[in-house]
Amino acid sequence: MASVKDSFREYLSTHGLKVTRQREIILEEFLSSPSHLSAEELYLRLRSNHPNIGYATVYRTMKILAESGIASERHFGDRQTRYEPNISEEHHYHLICNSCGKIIEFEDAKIEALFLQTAKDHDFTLSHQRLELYGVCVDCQHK
Amino acid sequence: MASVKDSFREYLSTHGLKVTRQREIILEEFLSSPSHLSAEELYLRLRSNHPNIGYATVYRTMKILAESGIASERHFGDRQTRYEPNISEEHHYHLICNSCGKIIEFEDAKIEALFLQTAKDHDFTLSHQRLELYGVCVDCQHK
DNA sequence: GTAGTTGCAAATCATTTGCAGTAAT
DNA sequence: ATTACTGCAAATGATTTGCAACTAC
Repeated sequence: MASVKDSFREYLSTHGLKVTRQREIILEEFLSSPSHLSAEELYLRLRSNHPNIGYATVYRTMKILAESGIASERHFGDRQTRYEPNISEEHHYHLICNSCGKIIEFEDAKIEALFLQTAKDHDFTLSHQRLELYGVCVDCQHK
Repeated sequence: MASVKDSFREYLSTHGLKVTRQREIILEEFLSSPSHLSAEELYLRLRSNHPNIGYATVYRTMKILAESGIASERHFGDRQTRYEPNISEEHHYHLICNSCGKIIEFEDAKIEALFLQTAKDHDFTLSHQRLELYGVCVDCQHK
């Protein structure tokens, strides 16, 4: 039962990279934060408890997390790259407001069943899926 | 039977924007180019025949095309925003093989109905959607 | 000890914006 | 006439990089 932290350490070791305090702290903060944070947002969160961790280190670490498969890079409306932990990626979908950029996560068993059926119809074994529904949220409809 | 050009003109008119030579040229080039071009690539393509069209105009026009629903912004590995024409009639989805990269396009009325229902449940007006199912195709399963 | 890492500041690159002149309504 | 648009150059903002000091191995 390897934890995410363990697999990160292993990824680092097997790739000739070093397990540093900063990398462990950043991973921990990433895992305990809401999903879809940008590197900047993560940096700001870290700053209160770890004012010594630099901007660039957060960027560099997030890149490693994406390469290692622990996180996925995502792009929504805005210009920033956002990160999402991969464990949760399998069964949740996104509803995104074109206007204010709000992101709502949802799950739906019926949708998922149809995806499985579709994959079967095409003789695919399904590994993961990405669904984004774009539109305008209630709040923005009234502006 | 409104053409894409017509609907662009209409979008411009109904939004207090002007139908200019540059906008028409950019749309035409966009439609007759391979998909997934970035604004810069489009600008470079235009430069040979229209050296007078500026960089910023291409960016501004692509933004309007995205807002009008004629194009979608996409992000792949690199840092650039790429544009894809929206085939508005049918919503097509993608089944992608993790191993050989094969892409199968499909449509599914039941899936689409569920998307509409989901949007309604969250008080969203749906504009467009993106679905990618990843897995391994039959051919690759036997390797 | 050696090789990778950090934090800072400066650099880069895509994209946006201010502005004065120009074109569409 | 009025208001939006264009092209240029300069500005912005996210991300990357060079470098000297540092830390994991």
